[in-house]
Formats: sequence, structure tokens, C-alpha cells
Amino acid sequence: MSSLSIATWNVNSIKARLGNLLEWLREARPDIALLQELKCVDEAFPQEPIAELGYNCAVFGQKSYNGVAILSRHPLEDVRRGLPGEEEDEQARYIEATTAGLRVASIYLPNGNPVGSEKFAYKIRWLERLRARAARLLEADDPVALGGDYNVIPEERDCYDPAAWADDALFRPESRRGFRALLYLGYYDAFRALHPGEKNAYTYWDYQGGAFQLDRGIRIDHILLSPPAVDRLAEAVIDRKPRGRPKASDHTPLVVTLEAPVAAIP
DNA sequence: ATGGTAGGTTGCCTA
Repeated sequence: MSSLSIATWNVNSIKARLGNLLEWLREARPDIALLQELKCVDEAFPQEPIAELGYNCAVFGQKSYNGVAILSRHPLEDVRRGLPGEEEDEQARYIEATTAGLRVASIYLPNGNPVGSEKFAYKIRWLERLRARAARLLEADDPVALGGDYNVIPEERDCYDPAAWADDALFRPESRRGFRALLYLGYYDAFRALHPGEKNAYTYWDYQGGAFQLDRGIRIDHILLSPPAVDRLAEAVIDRKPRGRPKASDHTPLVVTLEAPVAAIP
């Protein structure tokens, strides 16, 4: 195993996006793909055409809303569905597995709009639950990659118009603080680690108002890496091609590449 | 102030 690529993509309905997804998997060939917003139950997940491309699948589905999956060319082990910390939470927004020597999670963080609502409170609680889980994962031996739609714009330069987003749940100080708390644990924003000065590096453009053509986007899809994983970080690329195609998701994939682990000193 | 787009639903909810 020379290198390992990990992608995250909010597909906004796997049924509506199956053609686009298969096309992209064939051309980009990521080793691991973390998907969000499946909007389908486990039984309806299109396992067969994805397996034909060489992927194992771990799915945590839900009718109509949410739904996350992990695809991997390597075996998937110790699959865990749901984020601990709130027993009554029935939303399918988190799945975790061990594959290719990594602990990976596919994350669909709550949107949280409108600010001040129960939805916003749920988002902030969810961020705190994720912080607790992310801290636990640092205690294990395997390197960790937490990828997904975080629904958080980390900084002003991650947004085409910060003023327009000032009162949105994706850009509120509480949301950004929750995201930074993950970094303060010791995780690294893989894209930002390799592209510290880059602007207009967006992963989402609204369907409305020709936002993609005007490049009015935001960066809300992230892959966070633990220190042993970021040690191996070689590349982080936002692939805009899928966003420009017919029947596109409103998000586009982010792909990071890790080099092979450095051999231990004998 | 409003409505613009997309997806899942079947009268709206979510983004």
C-alpha cells in the first residue's frame, strides 16, 4: 500500500445521485469514500453497483432525511452507528469503522437553522458530543480521519460573503467555536493544513441564483486528521467537477491523500 | 420584503 485516498461527499440523496456517484468513483477511484445525506433506509442503499466497483459498504440510513455511509476498498471492521451522548437521538448522522489501518467516521452535522431554535441547540449539543467522541478516538492506537459535512464555515475566508452569512447557523460564533474545539483536541483541518492561504476553496454552492457559476460558495465539508494521520498527509484537493455536471449535488467532493506509514525505527 | 432551486414526500419539511 503506497498511499491512501479518503474522500468525503454530501451526495444529497443517493438515489437521485447514483449515476453521478458511480461516474465519480470510477474516475477518482478513492480508497475510502465517506458519504452523507443518503436520504434512504439501509435496505434501499444501492450496494450492488457500488460493490461492483470494488467497495465494501457500511451504511446508517434513515427515511427522507440524513443517512451516512462509509465505502472502502479495504475490509470494514468494528462498525459503530450513531454518536454517543444522547439516547433519544434517532437521526442517522454518524457512522464509524476501522479500515486500512485507520479509524474513520462519516459525519453529517446538523444544519442548525434557524438560530435560536431547538435545531440550533441540537447542533451545538451535537458538536459537543462529537468533541467527546473525537477525544476518545485519540486514545486509541489507530490514526483517525473524521470526514463529512460539518455545516460549519470555519473562517471568513471560507465564505464568499461573510456579512451575508453572519446570522446563519453555519457561521455563528457558537458553531465555529465548536469546530475549533475539535482542532484544540489536536486534530488538523487537512485542507487548511496544506493550503493555508487559499481563498475561494469552496465545497458547497447553493442551487439557487446560479451560485456555482458565480462561485458564491462556502467551505463546510472537512476532513479532520489526528496527529499520526496528518503526519502522512500528502494532498488535499477539492474536486469541483461533480458540482458542474447535470443532476449535481449542491456539495462537491474533498479528497485527501495519505502516504504510507513511515516504518518504525528498528 | 420576497422568492429563488432541489430532494424527499403527498402536504409540507429540510437544506
